[in-house]
Amino acid sequence: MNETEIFKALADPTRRAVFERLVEGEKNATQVREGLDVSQPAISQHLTVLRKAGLVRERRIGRHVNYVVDPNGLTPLLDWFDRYRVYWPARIERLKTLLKELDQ
Amino acid sequence: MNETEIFKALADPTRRAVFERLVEGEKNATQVREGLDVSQPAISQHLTVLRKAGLVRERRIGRHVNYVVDPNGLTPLLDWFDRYRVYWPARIERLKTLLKELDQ
DNA sequence: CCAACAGATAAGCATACACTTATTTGATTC
DNA sequence: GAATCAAATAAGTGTATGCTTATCTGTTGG
Repeated sequence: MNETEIFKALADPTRRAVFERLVEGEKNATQVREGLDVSQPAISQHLTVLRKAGLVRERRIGRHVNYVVDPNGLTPLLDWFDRYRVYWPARIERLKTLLKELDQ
Repeated sequence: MNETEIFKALADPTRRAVFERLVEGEKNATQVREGLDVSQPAISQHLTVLRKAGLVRERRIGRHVNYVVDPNGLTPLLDWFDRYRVYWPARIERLKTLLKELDQ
């Protein structure tokens, strides 16, 4: 839940890939594994790290365990970015565009 | 310059503290070190990692080397966040407020 | 020039980490 | 209730990482 934990969780490419696959939508561990060249335990371990960092949640459905992205998981990082937003003025225009889209 | 390098650079608490101190303003290695309980080489090594990740730049002035935050250093991470912005709808309101302030 | 000083590099060490194979757990379904 | 299947855990291994002390490099002021 703290910044360090989240940064660390996202710092590993394989684990970030796992997270990105979950962004596509709810998946069980087997589905997450598809296309990734790592063992089943490795996926399980990565999911545990992501869960402890607050980035994903598990949803138990019978014998299956589905994983979903936690909408608030990235919040601490976004807060951190906000603190240093003075250093990304170039982003402002893009955000304006984004917000215009969202207003429609 | 790639996401993994930047995430890794920011994942270490001490190194992130170094970065945050530079956000306060341009500093040389000795000034960065103040208040942090690590050796001079450790600071030097952290600065190298941050520099290779594109987060800070060095400015040589005679015998002194000053370090400054690179304004574009965080861009790859912000791009990454944008890709998953659907997962932080709660942020939109805050950003709107920010943009209003900036418009004035 | 050379003494002094800032900072980088070298070398070594202990721990963390990502991964593997083997095994266990836990929940259906037949 | 035994077989089956998904996922977790155990145990072990090689590498990466963050740190230290010691040494080197390079610039400047006396």
